[in-house]
Amino acid sequence: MNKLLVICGPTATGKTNLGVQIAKKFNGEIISADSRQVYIGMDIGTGKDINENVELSIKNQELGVENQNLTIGFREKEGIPIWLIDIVEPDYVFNVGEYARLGKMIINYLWSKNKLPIIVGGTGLYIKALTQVLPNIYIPPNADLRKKLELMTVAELQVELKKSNNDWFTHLNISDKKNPRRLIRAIEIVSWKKNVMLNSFQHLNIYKSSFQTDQGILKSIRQAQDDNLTIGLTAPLNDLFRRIDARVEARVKAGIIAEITTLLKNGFGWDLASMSGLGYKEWQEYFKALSVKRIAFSENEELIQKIVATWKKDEYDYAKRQLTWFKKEKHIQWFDTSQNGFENVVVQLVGEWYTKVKQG
RNA sequence: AGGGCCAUGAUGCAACGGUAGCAUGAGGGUCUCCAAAACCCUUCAUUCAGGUUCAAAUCCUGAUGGCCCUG
Repeated sequence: MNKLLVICGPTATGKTNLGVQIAKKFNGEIISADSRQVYIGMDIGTGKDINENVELSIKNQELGVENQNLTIGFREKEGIPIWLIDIVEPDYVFNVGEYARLGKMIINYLWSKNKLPIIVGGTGLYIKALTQVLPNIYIPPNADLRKKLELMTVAELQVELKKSNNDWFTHLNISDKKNPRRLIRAIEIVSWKKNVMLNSFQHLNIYKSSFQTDQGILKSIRQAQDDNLTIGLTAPLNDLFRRIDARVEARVKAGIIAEITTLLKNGFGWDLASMSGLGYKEWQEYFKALSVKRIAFSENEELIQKIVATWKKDEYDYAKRQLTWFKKEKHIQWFDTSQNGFENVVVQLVGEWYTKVKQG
C-alpha cells in the first residue's frame, strides 16, 4: 500500500524536526519541498537543517537520472535521509518541472523499498507538484521566445496572448493578467502546444514520457488519496515572528557573511535566481559598500544591524505569503506548535493513519 | 527677541491657481516553470483661522510648530 505523508507550513515551525521524529517511528524518509535548499553551497541562508558531517549520498545511477547537471541523492539528519537538497549549483536555473520529475522518482523508489515518503517543506507549489497532476509544468522553456517577449510591455504581452489563444487569456485571473512572467509563460505554453501539433514529435515524446511517469505514480497516489495525510504546522503570528528573529540571528552568527563571500568568490553573482532569494539579496548592500570603500567597524556594525532588520521583515512577509497559500488547502490538518506536546498528538494521528493503511 | 526657509497619509517626496499623485510601510489576495519568485487589490494626507477667486495644497494676512543665519 503506497502512502504519502506531507508536513507543510510556514517557515520556522519546526517541520524538519517533526519529520525526522516521525520518520524514525514509521520507517520513513524525508523529501524536502524547498525551492532554495536545492542549491549546493547555500546552506546557512536557506537554513538547511542537516548533519553537515555526512556527505551527500549520490543515487543518480540507481534512479536512472541522466542529466549531468543534477546531483540526486540524500543528506541526513539523525540518521534519517533527506532527499532533494543539494541538487544543483547556484547558477543552474532550476524549476518545478524538474523538481516534480525527481521527486516522483524518489517517491517510487521509496515505495519500492517499503518506506514511507514524508514530504517536508514550505514551498506550496512544489508540494502541489508532487501530490497532483500538473501537466503544463513539464513543457520546457523556450529561451529564444522568452528573450523576445521580455522586451514587451504588459499591454503588448496581453495582445500577444489574446492573438494566439484568447480563451487562455480570458481564463487568467486579474492578477495574472498583469503579471509579465505569467503572461510570457502562457504564451510559451500555447506556442509549444501549437508547435507539437504541427511538427515536432521529438518534443512530444519527451513531454509524454514525463507525463506518463507522472500519471503512473499519481494513479497510486489517487488510489489511496482518502488516506493521504497532510499535516500543517503553524503558530500565532507573534510567536512565529519571534522564532524567525531567533533563527535569523543564529544564521548571522553561523556565518552567513562568510558563506556569501565564498559564493561570490566562486563567481555566483547577485543576478542569479538563487542569490536573489531571501537571506541573500539583503546582503548585496553590504558587499557593495565593502567593495566601494573600507568602512569603519562601527559603521560596519550599523549596516549589519540594518540588513538583519530587513531580513527579518522579509521573513515575516514570506511566512505570511506561505500562510495565504496553505490556507486554501482544505485537507490540511493544522497543529499549533506553540501548544506544548503537540508532537505527541501528531505522532498518534500518524500512527493511526499508518497502521490503518498497512492493514487496508 | 532681528532676518530667511518650511509645513501634504504611519514615513519620504510630488502636484503651471483647475481630477491631491508616487515610493515605502501596513493589511488582504493570486499563482499549473524563476515560487524564499513574480504579480494584484485595499488602506491613510493638504497644521489652524481668516481673506482674494467661478475655482486655493498652490496667492495674501495672522496664529502655531520646525529648521537656518545674525546679537
